Amino acid sequence: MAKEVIEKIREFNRFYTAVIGVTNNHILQSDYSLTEVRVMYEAYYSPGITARQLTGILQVDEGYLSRLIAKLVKHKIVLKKQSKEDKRIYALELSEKGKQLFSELNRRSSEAIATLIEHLTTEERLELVRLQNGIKNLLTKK
Amino acid sequence: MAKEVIEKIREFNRFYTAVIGVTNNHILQSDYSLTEVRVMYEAYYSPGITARQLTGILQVDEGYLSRLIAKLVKHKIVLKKQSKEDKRIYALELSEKGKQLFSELNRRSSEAIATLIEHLTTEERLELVRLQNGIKNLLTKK
DNA sequence: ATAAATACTTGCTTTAGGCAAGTATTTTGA
DNA sequence: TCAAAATACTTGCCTAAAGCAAGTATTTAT
Repeated sequence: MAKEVIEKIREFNRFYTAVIGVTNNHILQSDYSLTEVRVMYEAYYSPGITARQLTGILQVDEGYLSRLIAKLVKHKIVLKKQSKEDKRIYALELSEKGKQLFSELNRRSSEAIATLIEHLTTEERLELVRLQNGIKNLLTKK
Repeated sequence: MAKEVIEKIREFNRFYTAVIGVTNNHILQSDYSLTEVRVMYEAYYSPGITARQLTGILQVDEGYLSRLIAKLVKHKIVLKKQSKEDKRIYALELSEKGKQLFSELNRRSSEAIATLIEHLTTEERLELVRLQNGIKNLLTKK
């Protein structure tokens, strides 16, 4: 396997780790951890999702997740409804307050990205997206 | 600011966060934390670096870093030499053992990347690197 | 010569997150 | 059909990561 190719990919990964760090900074300034925000994200885009499914997606311990969800429920950010068909299962979704918080976090994240690309022309921004899509296509192909 | 562009960049960031997670997995299987390995990285590529400089680069608390360095010194991975000109300062570098460990971690990281791109042709791999360089150039320009 | 600044250390605390045992419920197989 | 196994979640206990703030030693500036 070509050694320089791997080394260059690793270098890009280091570079992009820093980029992601900057754009994730808004979360560190909220009262919630990255994992908690990821739960909000999933609850927002997949309302009705269960703790079980989340452990698979987020790759975190179910005990930890249970407590984490309990916290979000206590803060009235997440709603937890017991399933009628299977009482072991709880459907999760964002409350109105949760949706507001989530959109505020999104707004701040977008701001961080806007800052990142503020010095680029419209053409360059489109080029950036094009390059990113190319990477995603290569790495998810097959 | 074009909303879809930002949304697409955020989507790519989520995607690439997962990619980096997979390729960083090798570190989680070592006896050292991500931050500890980052210290090794800096000590390897910038021998003589100080704790002070590292707090800036790694963005971690200086107290935490102090203990972390003490651990690496205790494990004989990092060497710490007090500066003669300014006794408050200590120059850090990797010991032979540290270099060996670091190269072992590098080897495993490379393996993870190799797996990531194993189904790509040589052409596609070069294309991937080209795309990544394009992104880096755009985001660091000016 | 002393006050302020700098580099690092140390005590204390919080938070993230894992492991394993426990409870309630549902599914399965003799 | 009903006991055993499986599933979904909870809880107690623990460790590691990391921050904050006060402390020490040294250097720099007034």
